[in-house]
Order: sequence, then C-alpha cells, then structure tokens
Amino acid sequence: MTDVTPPSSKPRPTKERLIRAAANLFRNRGYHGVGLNELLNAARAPKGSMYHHFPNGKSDLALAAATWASDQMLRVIAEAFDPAESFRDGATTLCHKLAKLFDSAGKWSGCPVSATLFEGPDNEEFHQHAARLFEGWITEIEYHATRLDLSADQARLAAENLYLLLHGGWQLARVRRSSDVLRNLPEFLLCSESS
Amino acid sequence: MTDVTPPSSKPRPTKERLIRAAANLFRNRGYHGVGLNELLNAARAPKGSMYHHFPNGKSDLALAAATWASDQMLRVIAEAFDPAESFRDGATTLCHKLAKLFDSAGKWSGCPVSATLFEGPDNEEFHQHAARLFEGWITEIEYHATRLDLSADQARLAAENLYLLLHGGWQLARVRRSSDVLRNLPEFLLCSESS
Amino acid sequence: MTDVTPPSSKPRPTKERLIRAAANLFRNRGYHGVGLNELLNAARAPKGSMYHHFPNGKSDLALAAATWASDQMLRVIAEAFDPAESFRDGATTLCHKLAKLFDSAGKWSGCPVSATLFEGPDNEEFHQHAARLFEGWITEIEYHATRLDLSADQARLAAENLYLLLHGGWQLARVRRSSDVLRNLPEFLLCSESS
Amino acid sequence: MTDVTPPSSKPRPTKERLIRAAANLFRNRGYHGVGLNELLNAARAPKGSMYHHFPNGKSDLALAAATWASDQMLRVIAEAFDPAESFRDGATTLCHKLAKLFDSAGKWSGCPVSATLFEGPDNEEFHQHAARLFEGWITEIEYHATRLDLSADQARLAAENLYLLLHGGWQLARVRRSSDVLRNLPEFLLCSESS
DNA sequence: AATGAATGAGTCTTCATTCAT
DNA sequence: CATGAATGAAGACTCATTCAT
Repeated sequence: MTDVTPPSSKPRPTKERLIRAAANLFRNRGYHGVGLNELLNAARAPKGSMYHHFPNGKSDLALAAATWASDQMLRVIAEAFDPAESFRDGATTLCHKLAKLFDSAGKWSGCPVSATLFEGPDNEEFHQHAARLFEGWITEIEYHATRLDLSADQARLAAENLYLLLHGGWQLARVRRSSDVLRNLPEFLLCSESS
Repeated sequence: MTDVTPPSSKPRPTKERLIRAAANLFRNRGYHGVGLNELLNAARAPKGSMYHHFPNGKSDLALAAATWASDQMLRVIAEAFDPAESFRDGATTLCHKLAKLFDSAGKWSGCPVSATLFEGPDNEEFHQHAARLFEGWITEIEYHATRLDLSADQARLAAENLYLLLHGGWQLARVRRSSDVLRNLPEFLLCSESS
Repeated sequence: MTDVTPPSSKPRPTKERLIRAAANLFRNRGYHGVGLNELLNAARAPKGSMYHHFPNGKSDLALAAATWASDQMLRVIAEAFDPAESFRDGATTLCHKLAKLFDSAGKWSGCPVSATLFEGPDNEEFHQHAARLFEGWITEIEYHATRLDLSADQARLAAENLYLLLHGGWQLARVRRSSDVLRNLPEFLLCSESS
Repeated sequence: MTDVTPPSSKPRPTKERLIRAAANLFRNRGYHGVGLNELLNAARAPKGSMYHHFPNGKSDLALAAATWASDQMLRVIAEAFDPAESFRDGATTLCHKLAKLFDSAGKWSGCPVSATLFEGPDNEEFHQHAARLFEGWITEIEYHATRLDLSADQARLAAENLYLLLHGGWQLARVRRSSDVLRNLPEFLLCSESS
C-alpha cells in the first residue's frame, strides 16, 4: 500500500537486478565461485553494462550486494524485535523468521555477507566492509535489547550472544539441511532476565 | 643403501605437503579462491605430480585437506578435554587453545572445513563430507561431555552449544581480528550450572 | 552578457581540446595504445560528445589530430627558416627548436604523425593521409632551400637529407632520452659545401 | 649445407613459431594493434600454450620477438659489411639488402623493434630493451667501420650517420611505398674518407 | 550541440586438466 | 612415481560505438 509507484515510472531495475542476482549467487557459492557470465546471465544484463554501474567491476558489485543483503537482514531483525515484549521474545521470533528464510532459500545458502566478502579478494576494503556490516547487526540487536529494558552491559552481551548463535546456527543448519537448528537456537540463549 | 631412514619416520612428504598447503590456502581464501598453480607452488610440488596422488585433481585434494584439518581439530578437542575435570573446564581450555591457533594463523583464517567444502563445487560429495566431519566434532565433544558426568541429553545439548559458539566465535574473531572473542566464549556457555 | 569574449577569440574549444588531447596521447602510445575513455577524460569532454564533432569516431579524430600536429611542425619549420641566411643556418635552428620541443614533451614522445597514422588501422586513407602530410614537410623544407639559393636539384636533395636525419634523429633521441642527438644532427648534413 | 638437422630431430617449432608470428605482426601494426587471437592463429598455436613459453604473456613475447628481429638485423649488417672493402661499400650493400627486405615484406612494414617496443606499454623494461637493441646495431656498424680503417671517432660518427639514415630512410620508404629511398640512402652518407 | 547510459564483441590472462616422456 | 609442456574453455575486464534524450 505504502509502496505504490507513480504510474508514469518505468520499471528500470538494471542496477538492482545486478545486485540481487549477485547477492543470491554469491550467497550460494561464494565470491570466487560465481563467474561474471553466469551472474550477468542471471541478471539478464549485458556484459559491459555492469561496468557502467560498477566501474570497478566484480568487486564493486560484491560490495553493493553485501550491503544490500545486510540491509535486508537489518530489516528482518527490526521486524522481529519491534513488536516484541522481551528480548527473548524478539530473539525467538527472529530465529523463526530466519528458519523460514533458510527454507525458502533452498537449505543451502550461506551467510550472504560472509560468502561475498570473506571468500572474496582478501584486501582491506573487503574486510572492513564486512566488519562494518556485521557490527551493524550487533548494534541493531543491542539497540533492541536496550529498548527492552536490559542494562547496557546486559544488552551488549545479549546481542553478541545472539549473533554468535545465529552465525553458528545458520552454519549448522546448512550442514544438516534443517532449519530446525535455527528454531532451536533460543534454547541456548543466556538472556539473564528470563533464566 | 646410504639413504636409510629411521624406520618410524616417513621420508616421503610430497603428498602431505600438498595437503598442508591446500588446507592453509583454502582456509584463507576458499576453494575457488586458490588456483592450482599457486597451490603447487606453495607445496613446492611439480605440476603434474598432484594427479598422481589425487587422480581426481583439485576436488580430491580438497577433500583430503578438509579431512586432515578436521583431524587436527579433533586432536585439539581431545587435548583440551582429556585433562579436564568438568565440561566447562574442557570447553574453556579448548577456547583458549583455539584463540592461540587463531593468532598464529594470522587472525584471518576461516574454518578450514567450511572454506574448503562449503565454498567449493556444490555437489553432494562435498556436502556430505563436510557434514560427516562437522558431526564428528560434535560427537567428539559429546563424548567428553558424557565422560565428564553429563547425562546423555545434557551432553548432546552442551556439545551443540559449544559447537555453535565455536563457529560463531571464530567468525566474529575474524571480523574483529581479535582472538579475545574466542577466549570470552565460555561466558556464553549455558551448561555451567549442571556440571 | 557578463561573459563577453574578445571578438577574435574562439570561445568554443571542445573540438580543439579533443584534437590536442588526441595528438598528445597518440604521440606517446600510438593509435591503438590509447582508449577513447582515456582520451575523452584527458580532453575533459563528455562521452558521446566526440561523435558530434567526429562522426566517424576515433579514426576521424586521429586524422584531424595528425593534421593538427603536422601543421604545428610546418610552423616550426617556417619559423626556423624564415630568418635564416643559409640552408644550414635554418636547418641548425630547426634542430635546436625540435630539441627543445623534445625536452618539453618529456623525452619520450614519438613523431605524432607516425604514431597516429602508421600505428593505426592500416587502410589506404590513413596511409595516404600520412604520405600527404610528410611530403608537405619535405616540400616546405624544399621551398626554403630554394629560397636560400639552392638549385632545384640541390634543394630537393637537401630537403630529403634533412627529413631523413630529423626522423632518424628524433627516434634516436627517444632511444637515448637525450635531445643532444637532435642538436648534433647538422653535423650529418651533406649540403654544407653548396650553400 | 651447413645447416642440416640431425635426422632424428623433430621439427618442434612452437616457441619459435610464436616469436616469428609476433615479430611479423607487430612490425606491421604495432604492439597494441595486434590481438592475441590473431597472433596465436597466425602461429597456429593454441591459446594457453603461449603462457607456458612466455609466462608474462604478450609483453614477454614482444620482448622476445624484438630480440629475434634485432638479431636478424645484426646478421644482415654483418653479411653486408663482412665482404666489404670500405665502409661506404658495406653501407651501400646494406642499403640494397634492406631495400630487398622492404620489398619482400610488402612495402609496409615498419622497424620491427620500434613497432614492438616503442608502441607497446610504455614502461622502463620496454624502453631499456629497445635502447639495448638499437645501441647494438650502432655498435655493430661501428665495429665494421673500425675494421675498415676508420679512426675511432670517425667510426662512431659514421655508424650513427648510417643508423640515422637507415631509420629515416625506412620510414620514408614506407611513406612512399618505394624501396628506392633505401637504395639512394648512400648518397647522404658523409663518410669522410671517400668524399 | 551535447549528454551519458547501454551494448556485446573484443582484450589479455588464468584455469584445471591431460599427455608423452 | 615423477615431470613439465600442451590445451582450450572460461575468467575478468575494456573497447569503440549507438541511442534516446
């Protein structure tokens, strides 16, 4: 409803199609595992057109795709915690949402940011970009923890705790091809107030 | 005749050099991020020599390297838990040992099995091999948990809990380039009260 | 209104900027060694703007740049010979002028016409354009030789002699990165005794 | 007669075919004017085979081709001067030999070393390689001049004089598509002893 | 007269693998 | 067991040009 586009606007998605295709492919097979031909084919974009939007080529596109994927993750976190009445509530909702995402992504996808940036060219730019994005996730969780009445220290700890479980859990879910790993994650939350 | 080697030593390290070089390189940059030329150069092994030891080429070598790395991990786990008097003790020792490994590996290495198998060709063989190795880690931890007086259910839970934290923690340590993340991991262990 | 330019000046240098940039770049790296992106960037001209002025694209621009560079050369020749009292005088002045040009161009530039036309697409148009320009140089020198009292035959020979030395000398100057080669050129002029 | 190959030898010309094809193509259209596809096609060599022999690719091959072409030139110089009884004799023979070469090369070829190295990537390696080769030509001519009874100073001057005329002359021959320019070159030789 | 996004054939290079020795 | 030359498909990237605005 709120997202209606003006009738005169044209669906001009070229750059965005590239970003989405890149995020999806890198997530599954890593930066080096995806060739440009395959990527451009998936995005239905012509070869040289990508260098118009991303002058530095594949690496530029990878950074953009990682940012885009990270923003999606931030939105999922917000949507899970916004209606929550306690940190544990929000965390549980988040785990279930991610479980659904995991299933819908084919039970094989890895973390889009890790796969794109950690398996990419190991330069400082990639590392720092990854660090910035991941710290953003923790900060976002921490914010919600604070909002839900945890002390600053508790909030920091709870946020890191959830982050660690999420990353480990997504990986184990991938190993077992089962989203239940993610659904069971809240069991392992330390979450002082509710224990 | 003049070249007699002590009976217990294995004087033919070509294959092993390949495996070690592969494990190290894949750990840092992923299966697809490492070319065979670079790998053979690092192992100081001549070009075609690799196909002698690993007839199926790069993928064969990757499987062997992942197995080798996993075996090292199993040994570290055993060394941490063997002298331990409680599960928490063992887990804490393990985290500290891994922190040291992380530092000595340059604060940048990822999980060797993940990087080798999850970022490799996404076929069933690779997936199942990864699953087998990772479940081996959990089983090994579970064994020590049982040995240290946890009930079967508790042991299973504690093992998964530690595994999740280890994986998430190693990744966050990589993000922050700080092994302290690993050293602080025991804080997040749930099992404390039951040991 | 506030931007009135003096009536004799031409305030629209876009086309000329393109020509100058092309001449300079081609001189250093040859027709095929310079990409349009780099050229347009050097000329601070927008991408498609060039096809407005040079409908046939790069080759049109190259022909124009070669002509422009050749015209400069003709002017230098005239400036050297106009005040001269003998052919040898004029030739010596010319060599010194070119030595200065060589130094100010970075001791690396080649002949702008050769680099643009001989290293370009090997079609008849390019060849004939180059031939026309080069013969123009010889004719110009010949004209001055005649004016300075050489017979028709002597003038022809002296012009070709100087042309040969100039071309060979510029090349050797480039090899040695020393403009002295050009300054010493008059030593090799045959015509001395007949002036 | 002197060049008979042992009957058991195999005509294994891969690397040499690459060098010859490169020298011929670069000579005509310059380093940047020749694509690898065309070059490999001309040499009847498969794509990746070239990187076996020339690990640094096109530039390595270009250096080798320039060296090979320069060696040919040195041989032509030697063959012209060896039987000569005076410097002017040798120079005249050389000019005639080059005129023949010019005709047989299609009246369009440029100097193989210039076209390969001066129109290539403008780095120090290329420049210095070109300088070394060209100074080699001059030194070779100088050697014959000395041998033919010119004083050290005269020999140096005569060698440079011939070099300058040769370079300028070959270029003008190309402009006029006429090898007569080369044949007439000796007219312009200063050559103290015989004037 | 001027713009810059779009195009896909072209560039050079690296890839994992095979083969004859 | 071991070698390194040979292979061509695929890699990422640049090219000169066109087009709608």
